[in-house]
Amino acid sequence: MPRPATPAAEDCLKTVYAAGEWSDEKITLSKLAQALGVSPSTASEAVRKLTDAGLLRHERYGGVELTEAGRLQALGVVRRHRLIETFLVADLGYSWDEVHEEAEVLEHAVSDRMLDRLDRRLGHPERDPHGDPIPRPDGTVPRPGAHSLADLPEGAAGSVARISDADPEVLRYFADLGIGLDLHVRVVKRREFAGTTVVRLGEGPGGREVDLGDPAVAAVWVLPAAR
Amino acid sequence: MPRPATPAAEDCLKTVYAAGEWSDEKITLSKLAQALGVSPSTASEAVRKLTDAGLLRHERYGGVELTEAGRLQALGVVRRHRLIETFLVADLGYSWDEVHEEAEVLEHAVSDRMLDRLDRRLGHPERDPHGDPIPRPDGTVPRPGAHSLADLPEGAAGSVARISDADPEVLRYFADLGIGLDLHVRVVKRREFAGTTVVRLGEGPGGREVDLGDPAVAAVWVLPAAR
DNA sequence: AAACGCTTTTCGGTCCACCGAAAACTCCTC
DNA sequence: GAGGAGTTTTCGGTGGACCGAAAAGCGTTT
Ligand SMILES: [Fe+2]
Ligand SMILES: [Fe+2]
Ligand SMILES: [Fe+2]
Ligand SMILES: [Fe+2]
Repeated sequence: MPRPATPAAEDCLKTVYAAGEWSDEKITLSKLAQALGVSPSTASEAVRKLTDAGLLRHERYGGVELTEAGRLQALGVVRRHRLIETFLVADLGYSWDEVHEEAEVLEHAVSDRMLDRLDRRLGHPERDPHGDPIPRPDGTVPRPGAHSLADLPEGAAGSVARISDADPEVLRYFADLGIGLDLHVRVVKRREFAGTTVVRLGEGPGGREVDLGDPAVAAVWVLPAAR
Repeated sequence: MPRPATPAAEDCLKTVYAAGEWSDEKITLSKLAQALGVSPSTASEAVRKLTDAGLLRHERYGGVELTEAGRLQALGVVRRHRLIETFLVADLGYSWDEVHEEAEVLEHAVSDRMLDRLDRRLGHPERDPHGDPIPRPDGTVPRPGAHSLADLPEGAAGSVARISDADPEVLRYFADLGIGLDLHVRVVKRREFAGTTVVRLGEGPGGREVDLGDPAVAAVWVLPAAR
């Protein structure tokens, strides 16, 4: 995975990648700008440059996509980000709501050598503290077939495979509730009108039921139980 | 220790600090520029800005010095640099010639929180892998009374307290020779004319003698043996 | 005191990341 | 098919970090 020039470019590629990771639509300029925290004009300029560099594909007034070269570079950034998050939790005692911000900065600063050392020391992990898959150096990505809890029908059950790290507050909330990776969950009842879902946590008699709001439900991804 | 704005500014302050660390003369613009790897005009501009910000003292055509505020910020950068170097060697298995470059980048990226965790995990070390003192969070600096081997008279002995990390090649050379921190050394014979010094390594019968060139001798700092 | 070499400063200019305002465009509605 | 809302692009402008050329200043030598 070659290194692009600048942190801003890396963030741009990473964001485009992230947009296509769990669904696959091209991201719009305005969403890109918003995700990057810059004005639309700035995002437009950045996209133009990366398109010229052959890392993005983009037709005027259309959505933005990674080229194959761009995808490789994005994977590099994502790999760095997620390995760093894993390291911070596993070795430095960070909690999972603290790591994202730190990784956001460090992903632009660690060398290949350091990344190798981290990877080895962590035992070549396949997912980060939030369950996001860590791209391998060869550009492949471990892909658990997870679905958002929001898309599961009533009665469906599985184990938590991923929790979106977008909002640290949500992560702290889940930690309080005892919701973490690999926890067994079941959709008990949907209350569409109220915007909440009753979810059973844990298997057997030790389980509890909680009432989760839509945003929380959408943040949880589940690997359906084999049946 | 407050954080200055930009990596370039941090590097500038750090370099001015480094210049005054083992001797105490104000650094000149040209040396500063050279150390930073930028043109004199760039260095001049940077110094002007930091002077305006109250971090440097500088009279036109004169040397450059840290103000008290500047010293605090410089100490912050140096603390980060050296703690990171220590971590890389102690925890990630780097050799001492590999760490400087990496730390050069990471020092601008780690947060206070991460620095705290590293510090705690390393047991609040007082010196880095090259023997350089690690400034404490309160702005004090552990100060071993070391002298350059180049300044010691024939017959003088002591333990290696510091080895300049300026040149990785020199570090690898020393590693090959078995020269490391706390090794007992004695100045056996100076050959000024030849630019070399005979140094005895180790105490007692297990000791060996080596012939070191002036640059190598100048890179070694010794804590004179109590006598 | 004039001249020389070196250092420092100033000056104009580049590139990058950013912004807001205004123009261009798309798409949906009436 | 004309408007209008929202999105995208273009345009002019800022500030930071850099550079090389040229001017200014300093210290020393003649
Ligand atoms: Fe993250
Ligand atoms: Fe994550
Ligand atoms: Fe260093
Ligand atoms: Fe060091």
